[in-house]
Amino acid sequence: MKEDPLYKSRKVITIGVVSELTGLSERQIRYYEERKLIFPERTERGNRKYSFSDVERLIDIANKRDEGVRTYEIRQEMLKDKKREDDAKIRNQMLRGQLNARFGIPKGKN
Amino acid sequence: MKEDPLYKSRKVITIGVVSELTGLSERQIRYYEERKLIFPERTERGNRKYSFSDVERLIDIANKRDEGVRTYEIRQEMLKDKKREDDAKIRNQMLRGQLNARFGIPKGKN
DNA sequence: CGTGTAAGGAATTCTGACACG
DNA sequence: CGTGTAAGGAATTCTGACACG
Repeated sequence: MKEDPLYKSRKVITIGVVSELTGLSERQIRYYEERKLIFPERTERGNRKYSFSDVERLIDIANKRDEGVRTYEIRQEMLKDKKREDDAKIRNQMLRGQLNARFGIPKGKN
Repeated sequence: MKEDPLYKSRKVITIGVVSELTGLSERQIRYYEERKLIFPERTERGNRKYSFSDVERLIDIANKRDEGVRTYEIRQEMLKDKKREDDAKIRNQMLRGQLNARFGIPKGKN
């Protein structure tokens, strides 16, 4: 529930800088967004803003592409990973629920 | 000696976003640079790039200014703090040198 | 499919200066 | 001193499209 620093996930980097950081062309970066591999925010009038996480993800994508992996496949992998995380989260919540119901675990912050 | 992530100190944020983040006008942000309170890097053709640290420093400056502190005074405080840090660093190095000379402390990463 | 490019426009950023107080 | 603003230019970013393979 923290949300103050999170330097890594704040979307503040413009596409030009992301291009410098990743070595990808702006065209490629926009295309990967079109293929739903990356989700930048926008400034008021529409300029894309990325986070450091996005930059790392893009570098990852670039490596996969170099190995010949298609954007569609990269997206599939992403979704698979996402599902794993979500499932783990749910299992965790169920466990908490069980423990809480039986032993009354106090409101610990994790 | 680490230098990989350092999300907080990487200079990647353009002045427009910094303005949004801090609530300061671009004019003010540039002026504080002129007064040597802040030191952005530049892109190849000259656009300013700031770090999250810079953003925090600017918010600090804005608070001081609200209290009526002059830019010159803010700079003095900064230099004083800097000196303290540098002195501490030197004392630390001397201590290491002493210990190392007498007891041969191995190459610890700290 | 993945990426380059030219196109045209709108917003960004830069510097140096004048203004006011 | 600290900040606003108009000025003019150069670089940025955006979208939709055509191209190639």
